[in-house]
Order: sequence, then C-alpha cells, then structure tokens
Amino acid sequence: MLKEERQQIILKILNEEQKVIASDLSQRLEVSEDTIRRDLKELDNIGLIRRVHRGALRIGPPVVDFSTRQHMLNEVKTKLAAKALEYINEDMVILIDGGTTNLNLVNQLPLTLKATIITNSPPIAMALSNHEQIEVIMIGGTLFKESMVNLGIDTVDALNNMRADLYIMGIHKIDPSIGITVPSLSEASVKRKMVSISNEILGMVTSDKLGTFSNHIITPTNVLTYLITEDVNPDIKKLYDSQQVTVI
Amino acid sequence: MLKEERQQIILKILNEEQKVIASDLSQRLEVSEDTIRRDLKELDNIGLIRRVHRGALRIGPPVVDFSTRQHMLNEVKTKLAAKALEYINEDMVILIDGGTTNLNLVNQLPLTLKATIITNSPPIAMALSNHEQIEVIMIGGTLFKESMVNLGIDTVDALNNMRADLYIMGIHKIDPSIGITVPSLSEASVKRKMVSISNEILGMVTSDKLGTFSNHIITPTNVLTYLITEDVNPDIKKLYDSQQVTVI
DNA sequence: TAAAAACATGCACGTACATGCAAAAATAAC
DNA sequence: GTTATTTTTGCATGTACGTGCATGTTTTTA
Repeated sequence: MLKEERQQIILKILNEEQKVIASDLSQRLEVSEDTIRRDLKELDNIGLIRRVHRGALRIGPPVVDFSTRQHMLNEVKTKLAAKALEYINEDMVILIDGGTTNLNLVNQLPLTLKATIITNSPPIAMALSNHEQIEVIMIGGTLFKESMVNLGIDTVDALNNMRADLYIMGIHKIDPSIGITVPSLSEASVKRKMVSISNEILGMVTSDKLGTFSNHIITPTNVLTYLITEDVNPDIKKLYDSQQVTVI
Repeated sequence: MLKEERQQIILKILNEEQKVIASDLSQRLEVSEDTIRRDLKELDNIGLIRRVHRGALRIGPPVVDFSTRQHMLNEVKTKLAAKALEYINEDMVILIDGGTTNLNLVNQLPLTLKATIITNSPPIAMALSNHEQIEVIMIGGTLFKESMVNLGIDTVDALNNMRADLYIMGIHKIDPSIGITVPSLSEASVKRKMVSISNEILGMVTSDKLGTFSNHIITPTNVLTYLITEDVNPDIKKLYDSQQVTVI
C-alpha cells in the first residue's frame, strides 16, 4: 500500500468518524504504529488534521449532527459518485465546482488517477491533496462562503484561458423546462462560463432536486451531456432524452 | 476515548446545560473523577470554562465552535499568533500565505473582525468560512500539495492587480545575513511578488528557525516590518534592529 | 462540629511518542 | 534489465504523557 493511499484513507476515516486512534489505524491498515504516527504528523503539518496524543481529530467545524437523514443522503451521493466515475478517464482535464455531491465524488477518485483538475472550490482542492498524479489548478476569486466556491470577475477571467474535457457541475436546482438555476447571480455567471469552456458536461442530482428551480438561470438543461441521478424514472428519462441528455 | 475528544464533549455539555458536575461527568464519560478534575482544570486555565467547587460553569454566551480554539491555546505558535494579532486592525487588507503558523493565526482572528483577506492557501480560506465580516479573496494557481498553497504564473499574475496593507508571510527558514529562503523556486517567486505589493510585512517564526536557510532566496530580511518570535533574544534583536526590523 | 464529599499532590503503571538507524521498497538512472 | 539513489518502513532506544490510586487537605453539608 502506498503512503499517499494510506493517508487518503486516514483522511476519509477521519471525515466519517471525527477521530482516529493511532493504534487502531495501525491494525486496520496493517502497518506499524510508527508509520501511522509519521502519517499523522505529515497530515498535521500541512494542516489537514489535528494531531493529539494517541490519535488525531478532524479539523474545522465539528459535525455534531449525526442524524440519519444526513447519513442516508451521504450514501445516495456516494452512489451518484460511483456512477459518475465511469465517465472520468485518464489524462482528462476536468473542471469541477463546489457542492457536497462533487466533494463526495472527489473523495472517491482513485489515488492512481492521472488527470488535471480545475476547481474554484477550496474544499475540493483540499480533498485532492494526496492525489500525487492529479495536477490541481485552483481558480481564484472572491470566496462565497455559503457554498465555499470562488466567484466574481477574476474567476470568470481566469476561466477564459482554460479549456476542459469534462465539467462536473454542482447542481442546486434543475427543471427540464426552466433549466439549471442557482440562487445567486455571481454563481450563475461563473457556472455559465464554465459551461462555455467545456466539451462535455456532467451533472449529479439527488432525485429530490429534479423539477425544482431557483431565480437565476444558468443554462437550459440541454447543454448537459450526462445527468446522473440515483433512480432513473422512465418519464424523466424520456423528458431529458428528447433534449439529447443522457440520463443515468 | 481521546483526552481532547473528552474535553470537547465536556464543553458541549457545558454549552447546553450551563453547568457541569464533576462526579456526574465521571460517570457519563466513564473515567475517574481525577481525570475529570484534570480536564476541568485545563479548560479553566485556557479560559474556556469557569471552574467551581464540584464542577464548572459556562463562560459568557453559548458558542458554536470551540473545537479549533481549544487545542491551540498554550502552544508556542499560538503565542506568536497572539502577538501578531496586535498588528491586525479593522478594515485592513491582509495578504496571508500558507503554513501552520499562519493557519493558527487565522483561527484566532476574532469572529467579528471586519477585513479583507487575500490568500493563496485553501486551508486558510476554509478556516475563514465562519468569519462573516471578512471578505476572502483567493488567489488561484497550481496547487502545491506539500505546503497547500497555490503557485505559478497565474498566481503571480493575479497578485499583480492587488495591493495589501499587511503581508503575513509564512517563513520556512530565515537568516539575518542570507535572508528569507524557501526550498522551491515557484514558492520563492510568489512570495517575492507578495512582498512587492504589500505595504508592511510581518513574519512569525518559532525560534528554532532563526539562523537557518534553504536554497531559494526570497528577499533579504530587511524587508520585514515586524518579526515575531516566542522569546526575544537580545543579540538577535540587535541584529535585526540594525536592519530596521522590529523584533517582538 | 463531625462526617462526607471534593480536592490537590505525588507516585506508579502502561502506553504513546520522538529519534536514530538499518533493512526494505520504490523510484530514478544507466 | 540492471544498478544506483531516494524514499519508506520497522525496530530499538530513551523520554514524555495520561490515567488511576493513595495520601493528606480543604470544602460542603448534615
């Protein structure tokens, strides 16, 4: 097992369980405690975890709410991510913006994947810290804290010089007749720019978002190449098929 | 159960119930009363709770996020940060790059501070997600995973259009005769640019970094306005004073 | 005021830790 | 494909940390 891979697993466990214990990790990952300690030390040094005696804790706001709903949603999103992985290939240039669904996907990317990932979302960038083979290009801008993405003129400008094979769009609301919508103007313009510089566009949505809309229209739904959802309703599928959108 | 974890639980309980009783906690957390007493003592020393006979009381209004603050207080880097806070004023434009020392500082910024913070470090940006009054501007670039900062031509370009009142520089190595040095070229050029667009420059270093150097020189030490270290050695101070650097 | 509870202190035990070093593995160079 | 070089790993050493218990002291309460 590679070091990076192991550290990635540690981060994943830490995300799920809020804490890790060194001796425990040693057993689960089948390496010596010394190695685990070294891993934890490294992750602590770059600020990804909080090292404490005997183990480490998650950094950032504590996820206190252990509600099952949250947990279930996470499982659904993991399924969506698994489907999306099919469309991600070696050496692609992938543009990906924010959202927990996208974050979930990134966390599932194989450590061996070689690719270029462009993102305007700090959490996405941080999640890729252990993917040696992935070149991460961050797009700057003004941080929009509600959804943790960089937005604004600078963001759009920076995107002007780039092209992507695949844009993995975080979708808030989507309706086949109205289009893909977001609640804020600046988010809309950045996403619109992202659409324009990408060859293919993939969107993941949990089914409860289908048929909902907000006030700023990014684009009609027919720009989507793939629409991924957890259970494919035949009616929905027909609706989008007529727009040349592949529903999976 | 980890010590820090237990203390967080205590804080959480205290947050919800206004007061805690030592013997009670001992049962709920399944540790000896001695341990609880020690926990309460520590939390009291840090100033997060008010210790009283039989238990402890909450200080001030309920808080949401104590997890970050808790572990830091009492550490060397925190002392540095506390000193640095003196030089951060309302409505400043602050440029800050990566490093755990800087991350520590950011975590200590008062939640009410109104300012603009420019950074090329995703962890720094994420740490500021709770600060409503702070406008965060992220500088994009290629993510340099070893130190979690964005670097490269795009980064330097983006900085061209900006000006900052104060640059809080993460310092790897510093030597009064050689200058401030880093191990990588791209990091050096970005930091050099940051220096050039900033009015004042503040550096925090733990004393073990004083008198060390690496292979890429950013700038001589005399560009620093303030140099903050944990215990100010008179010799060192004299050395830097002759370069118009205020050592604190 | 006496008994009980809570406390501070010091000690001992087990575990976790940092450090240096050598073997092993992975990567680079030839 | 083989060799050289770097990185990673495990082990040994000595040290530091966290916990519970024993002791004596202070505070609470009956």
